[in-house]
Amino acid sequence: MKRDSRLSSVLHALLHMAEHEGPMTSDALGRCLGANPVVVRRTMGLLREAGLVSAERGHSGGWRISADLRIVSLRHLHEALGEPAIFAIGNRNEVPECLVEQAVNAALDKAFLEAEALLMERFADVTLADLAADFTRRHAERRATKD
Amino acid sequence: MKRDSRLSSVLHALLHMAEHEGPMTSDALGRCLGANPVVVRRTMGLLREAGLVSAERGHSGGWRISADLRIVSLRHLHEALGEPAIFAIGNRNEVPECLVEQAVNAALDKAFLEAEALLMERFADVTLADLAADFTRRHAERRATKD
DNA sequence: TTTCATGTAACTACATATGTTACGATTCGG
DNA sequence: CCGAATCGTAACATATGTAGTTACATGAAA
Ligand code: FES
Ligand code: FES
Repeated sequence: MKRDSRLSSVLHALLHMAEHEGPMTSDALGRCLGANPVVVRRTMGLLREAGLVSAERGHSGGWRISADLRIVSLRHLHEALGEPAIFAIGNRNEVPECLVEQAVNAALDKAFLEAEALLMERFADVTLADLAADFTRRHAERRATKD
Repeated sequence: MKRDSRLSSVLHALLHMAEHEGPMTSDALGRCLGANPVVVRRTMGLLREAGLVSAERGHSGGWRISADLRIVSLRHLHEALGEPAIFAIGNRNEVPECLVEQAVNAALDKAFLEAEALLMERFADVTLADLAADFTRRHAERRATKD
């Protein structure tokens, strides 16, 4: 099954934008991510609808972050992307007649809901500012290693 | 993304087998689950390789449970199925050069690993015997409601 | 007015799960 | 022993969802 990598993509894009002066074009972001510029527009468009970024058309246009990096969490981004399905595993039949299958579904659903709740908690805990700081730390580490 | 429903399927099948005298054929299980008998064989074959069920060919053959219901947990079944990918969301690039992407991946991986660990813990806690008991409870409840 | 950029629709390419067909191998009942 | 029942497995078909691509309209700046 092909995994949805949009959360990873927009995070990468947003952090590059945060480090960058002025707007970045879909083309530049696409080259950065190794993705198609139309796909970038498609995905960033969802963030725009959520008010997290803004786009300007025409000469020297592109994408800009329009939210506070300290506020925007992974959870906000996940929601902006439409809360895509998290799990690649699911029940065969969501509304079974059979009591056996109902018992199975109840057990699986319980476990998956708990895992999802934990994941959302962790997502809410991590902001773009946190990731930017982590990047800065890694950058300093690399320079220290090289010297 | 199309979700993998094999865990749900084998649980349903195993519980029906547990309630059933003698072996059950792939055909019978397929009718029960609403699945193709070849798919049943394909999936149950993985459980056979893990020693959880046995198959007999020929007249009055079929599938039998060959393990203790109190021992076999959801986790055992997940492992028997080859530990398929749990998440439908992933990193765009698993081995990135870019430090920004490394920081992003690290944060996402941490959250997903924690969620996966919790899920595996819950899976390990639920045995086939537990599910069979839950089925019995639901069965009694339905009869009580009908009376 | 030309060029650069987003916005969007429509189609293609690809991956993966499941379904289907076909046939061989094995076991049992008569 | 023969034939029906059943698993084992390969090969192919179908369905679904993500990402890529092409095409063109819209808008803004030089
Ligand atoms: S891809 Fe992150 S550096 Fe351009
Ligand atoms: S499908 Fe569970 S009762 Fe047959």
